[in-house]
Amino acid sequence: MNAYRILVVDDEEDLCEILQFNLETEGYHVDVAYSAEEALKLDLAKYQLLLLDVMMGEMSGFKMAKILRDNPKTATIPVIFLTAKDTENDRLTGFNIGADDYISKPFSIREVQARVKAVLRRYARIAEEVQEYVLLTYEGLTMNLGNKKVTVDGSEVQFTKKEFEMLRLFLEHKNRVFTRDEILSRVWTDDVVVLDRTIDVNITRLRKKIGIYGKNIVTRLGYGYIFES
Amino acid sequence: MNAYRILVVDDEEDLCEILQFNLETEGYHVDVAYSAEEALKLDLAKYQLLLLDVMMGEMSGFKMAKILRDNPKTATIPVIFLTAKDTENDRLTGFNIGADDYISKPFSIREVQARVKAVLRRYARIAEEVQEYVLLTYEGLTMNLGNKKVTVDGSEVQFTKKEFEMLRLFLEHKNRVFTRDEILSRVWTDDVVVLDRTIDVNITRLRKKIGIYGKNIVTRLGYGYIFES
DNA sequence: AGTGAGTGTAACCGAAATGTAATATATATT
DNA sequence: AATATATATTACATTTCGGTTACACTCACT
Repeated sequence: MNAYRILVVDDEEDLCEILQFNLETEGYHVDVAYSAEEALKLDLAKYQLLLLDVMMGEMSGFKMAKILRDNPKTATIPVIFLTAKDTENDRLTGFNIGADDYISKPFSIREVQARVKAVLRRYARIAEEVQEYVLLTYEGLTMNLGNKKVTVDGSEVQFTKKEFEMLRLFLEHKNRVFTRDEILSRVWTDDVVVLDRTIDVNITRLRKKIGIYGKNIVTRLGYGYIFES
Repeated sequence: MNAYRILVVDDEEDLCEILQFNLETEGYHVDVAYSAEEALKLDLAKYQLLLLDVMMGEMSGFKMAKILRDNPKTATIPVIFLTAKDTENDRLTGFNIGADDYISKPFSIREVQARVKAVLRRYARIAEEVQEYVLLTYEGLTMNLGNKKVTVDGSEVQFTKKEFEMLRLFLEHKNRVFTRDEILSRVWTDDVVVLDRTIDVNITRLRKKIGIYGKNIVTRLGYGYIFES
C-alpha cells in the first residue's frame, strides 16, 4: 500500500522536525516547508493532508488554505491547522475555510497522531464515494464530473472534451476573467501549440451548446472571457 | 504576449551559450552572467527565473540565492540550481534556501526545458491565484483585478484595457508622479510606438470615466501625471 | 480504405478600442 | 500683457479584436 503523503508547513524548524519524525514513524511520508510561500512552490496535489501553522512569515496558514480551496486540484485536500492562538474566533475562521481539524500548541504527539489518523480515515472514505459524483452547477446548467455528462435545463447535451473542460473551468471559477493564455494552459496539454483564435472558436461552440447560458460567458475585450453569474 | 526573462549565471561560457540558445529557441528572453558578482550588478528584479550554478568563482550560487532572498524585490524570484555535485546534502541546502528545482550536470537540454517550463508555470499559476482577490480602492473607486470590473460610487463603469491598466497603475502607486514615458512602458507593449500625446488623450478618457475622482489625477506640468489622495 | 467526430486554421465582417491631427485652453516666462 | 510652451478636448481615421462560418486535418473505429 502506498503511504499517505503529508506536508507540514511551519516556520518553527524544531517543531517540523518533531512532527516529521513522529509521523514518519507512523508510516506516513512527510515533507516539510518553512513558509506558505515555499509550500506553494511544491506540487501540492500529491499530498493527502496538510498541517498548516496559522501564524507564520508573510502569508498566514489561513490565507494559504484559501488559495488551495480555490484551485480545483487542491481544493479537496484536508487541512489541519496548528496554532498557538486558541481563541474561539480563530477556530471559527479556520473551520469556515474548511479546516478538517484544529490543534492548539502546545500539543502532545499522541494527540497529533490521533487526529491525523482520524482525518485521513475520513478522507479516504469520502474520496472514494464523493469524488465520482461532483456536480458543478449554475441554475439550469449541471456538469457531472464523474460521468462527464452535462445537462442544460434538464436535457442532456453531448460535450466534447475541450468544451467540457472549458465549461468546468468557468463554473469552478465564476466571475473571474481568464485570459486566452490561462485557458490554453489549463485546458490544452503543453505539448500542443495552437493559435489564440482557437479559443474563440471553441468559445463560440461552447456558447451554442449551453443555449441560454451562453450569455453568461462574457467577452472582456483585450483580456479574455469570464463566466458571470 | 510578453516573453519571460531568464538569467543564467555560470562560469562555464560554453554551457551558458548552450542554455541561452536553447531557451531562446523556446521563446524566452535569456541573459547571461559569468559570475555571481557580475549578476548582482544587474537589475535582477526584471527576471522571472534564475538558473544558478552552485560551484563558481568567488561566490557560490547558494550564497547568491541567499542574498536575493533577503531583498524583498528579488525574494520571490524562482531559482533553479545547476550543479555537478549531487549529494543529498547539497540538494537539501538548495531547497532550504528556497530552490524551486535542482538540476545535476551533466543534463539534457530537454530536461532543462521541461523544468524551466514547469517552474514558470507554477509561478504563473500562483500569481494568478493571488491576483484573483486583489481589490484596489480609493474612496468610492474600486477596481477588481479578478474580473476586471470598476465601480465608481457603487455603479459599474465599462473600462477599456488601456484605461484599466492606467488606473491600476495610479491606484497601485498613489501620490507618485509618472512621466509619460513611464506610463508608456508600463501600460503599452514594447512593440508598439505611439506619440506622447496619446497619453494625454487617454488620461482625458480615464478622467471622464471615473467622474468626480477624475480630479485626483493631477497634471504635473512638464513631468507627467499623479494620482493624489 | 472509409467514415465520422473532434478539433485547429483561415478568412471575412462588424464593432470596439485606440491613435492621430487639429483646435482650444491653460500655464509658464519674459 | 505678450509670447511660448504644455496640456485638454474633440472629431475622425485606423487598427485591433472577436464572432462566425467553412473547411482541412487527425484519429479512432470499422
